[in-house]
Amino acid sequence: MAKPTVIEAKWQKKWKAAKVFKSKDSGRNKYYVLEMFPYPSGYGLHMGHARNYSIGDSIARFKRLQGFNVMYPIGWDSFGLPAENAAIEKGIHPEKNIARNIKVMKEQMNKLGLSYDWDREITTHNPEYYKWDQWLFLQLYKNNLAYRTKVNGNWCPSCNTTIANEDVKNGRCWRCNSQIVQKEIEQWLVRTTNYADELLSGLEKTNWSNQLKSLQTNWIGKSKGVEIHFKLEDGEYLKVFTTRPDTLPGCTFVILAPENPQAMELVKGTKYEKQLQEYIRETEKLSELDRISKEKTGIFLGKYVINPINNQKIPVYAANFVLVGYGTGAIMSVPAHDKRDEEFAKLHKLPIKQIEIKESDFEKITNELIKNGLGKRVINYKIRDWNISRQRYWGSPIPIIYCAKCGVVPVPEKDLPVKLPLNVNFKTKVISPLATNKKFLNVKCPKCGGKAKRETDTMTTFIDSAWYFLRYCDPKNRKQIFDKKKAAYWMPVDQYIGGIEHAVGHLLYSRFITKFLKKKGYVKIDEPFTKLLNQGMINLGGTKMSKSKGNVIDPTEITKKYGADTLRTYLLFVAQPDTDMEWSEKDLTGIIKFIAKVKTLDKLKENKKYKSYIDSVAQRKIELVTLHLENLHHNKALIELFDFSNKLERYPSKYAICIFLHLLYPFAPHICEEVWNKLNGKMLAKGKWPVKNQKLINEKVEKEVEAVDKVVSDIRHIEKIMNKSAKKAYLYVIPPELNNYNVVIKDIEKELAMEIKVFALNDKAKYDPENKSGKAKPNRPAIYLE
RNA sequence: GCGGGAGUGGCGGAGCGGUCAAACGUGCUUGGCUAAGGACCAAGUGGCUUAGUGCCUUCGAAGGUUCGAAUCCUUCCUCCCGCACCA
Repeated sequence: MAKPTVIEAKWQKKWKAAKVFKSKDSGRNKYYVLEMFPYPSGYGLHMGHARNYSIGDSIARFKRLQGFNVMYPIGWDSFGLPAENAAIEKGIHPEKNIARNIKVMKEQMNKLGLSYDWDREITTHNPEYYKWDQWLFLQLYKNNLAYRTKVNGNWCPSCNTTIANEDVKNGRCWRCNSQIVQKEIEQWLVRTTNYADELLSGLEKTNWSNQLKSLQTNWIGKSKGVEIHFKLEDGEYLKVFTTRPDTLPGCTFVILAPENPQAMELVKGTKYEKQLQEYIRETEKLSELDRISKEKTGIFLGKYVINPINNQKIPVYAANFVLVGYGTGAIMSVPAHDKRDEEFAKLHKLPIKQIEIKESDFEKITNELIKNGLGKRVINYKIRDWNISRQRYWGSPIPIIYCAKCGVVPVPEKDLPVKLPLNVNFKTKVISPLATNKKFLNVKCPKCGGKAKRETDTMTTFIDSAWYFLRYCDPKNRKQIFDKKKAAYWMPVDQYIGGIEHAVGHLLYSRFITKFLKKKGYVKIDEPFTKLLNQGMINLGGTKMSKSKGNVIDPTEITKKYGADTLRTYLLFVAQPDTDMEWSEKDLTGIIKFIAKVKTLDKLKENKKYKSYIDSVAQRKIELVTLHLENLHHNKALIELFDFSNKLERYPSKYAICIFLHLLYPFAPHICEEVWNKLNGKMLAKGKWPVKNQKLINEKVEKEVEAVDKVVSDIRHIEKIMNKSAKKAYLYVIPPELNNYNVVIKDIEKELAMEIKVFALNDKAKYDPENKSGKAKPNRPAIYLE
């Protein structure tokens, strides 16, 4: 008997030769299914990849059989820190390391039987690809959506670069978990904030989960409120943002962020100036994390403002818990109503004024402030512009040149790509590595021809992944980022699959870029991913399977031992794709047995008598498996297929076996092909997804057969309890079911070799009143044996 | 604090108003039989029982709606995840 690896390799070869996974850029019923492309930074695929791709491949195969023109591409997110770090660790150039990893991963993918269209493969560190990163950057720049400015960047001391706000989790770097420090530095930013409202409202058009939508909604952080102007003694105003203008009567002091420039202005030339300078120095020493955990400190600034609602004179403070970057960097404090304000008031012995708030106060006070010119309605967002500059080597160079005469000069589009030089000292930690290559660094100004220097920062890898799904539509285009027609045909991605960890990073950037490209007329859609599945994690021994924890199981090993079909089916059966799963050898056993059974299906002989029964069951399975697959409930589809397989074994029919193989094909394609091919020499990959045939549904026969099964099993049970074999059985059935039993009685008699008599339950004549078993359930008769 | 999600046998997990709680898979028990890719087949696996299919209990807890609730509503408890001095 051929080993699974042999059979699987055979079919992988045949599929390749038959070109069954190629997609055309035209035709009716397109379907675009995509998994988040991998970083080839590590060596080989891990189990999470295998799960992710098993989901995607099953959908691709399912949709192909349904007659869709399916695009199922794959590529490599090959730029970025992990690749660079891995290369440094191994002491080889990232390019070499990446090439080796890609080779390994590709082979593993093929062995899993993933039905990618390899003609569309993309690799982001290829100049043919990153040229268009740079082009995209220039378009953003031209449209004033990319700008350079001095920022207080999130500096990761271990990664040796700034990172985006989206990459900071709990004050730590999402990749290496180091504490982030603030560093003042000139950076290139992208104005994601310009699209805040669209990014928010666009969510409604998607089919995403509530969880994911809420993650992005929180991140964008829209809040409606009022900017209130508090009059200073010198006639100037202090502006604060609040979402609760209705609490204004309870406001007893105002606080500025210490770094707010207005604070310094207020104390200039007074005895408080030194104190503030001292205080700023102190707070700056603390990391963001410490600043949150430490108690609320603050100082009086020696000034007072007027509360516009009651003309009370109230003091102005600077305090560490007020953020300079949000709202106006200043707040009105209502200690009676806000926990933080209360804490601060108690610490600094400030008055707490109790107030009563009516529902109508919000509008009343807001309108009054506006009328008196002391306020305006304002909408604030938490989202910040996207910092795309990285002081690292392995990324797409930012196509900008700095000229002493002309200033910031964008590289002309005709000069793209700005190639990433291979010869640099990428291990330097002092300057951006690109600055170590003088040939790259020193350049003529495209405008005046004078001496100039290139930008030496590279772009974040999230730029590459913010539009790669568009490049798949036209991966080899050398003249444009992609052909508009092709993109119009394929986009949006119908089903996207990937981890939830990209909720506020990659998924947000992709939406932003898509919206920008729509405005510029390159795409017709404004949401790139219609449906999105966030696959769950794989745990082993209760914790996440991960290299760093040393509890990994290698998918390739499992594939070698039991076959790709077994692994794929297992991964899809154990849990619903969007929930976490626990790796268990025991459950794997069940799948091994199941696949072994499937392999022998061609040897089953048709049982003519039960053909109408099993063919009817097949119709129900078609309906259920299709439904579950559409809903991405792969586990439920497999449950139905297991049940189908059990029934098929008892009552085989060629037709039902055919249906079964088609339905199982998206999960275990190789074994299904093998059996199908033995039965009729055809290729399942070219087959058609079965459609329910109502005519073959025979409810009566189904009920009869199931009734026989139950009666036979019940009688056997009773015999066992009695420890004897009976000769006669009396069945008491409730009247509506009577007919079913009468029809099948001969079968039961034959099976059990005993005489069976059936009565309606109300047939008192034969009913033994001493007998306790007088009650029959609707689908199960009361039984009396002799 | 805000937001999202989940609580069902030894375990993973179905069921999401009635026909049916525990499908399907594991695990375990018993009896056959001898291996298709970590064998296969049959029966059992909440409790009680005078072991003739009868009775009782149970879907995190308590209430409620209903003729009828694991399923709908309310409150509470527990757990997981995300965001967070965002004013």
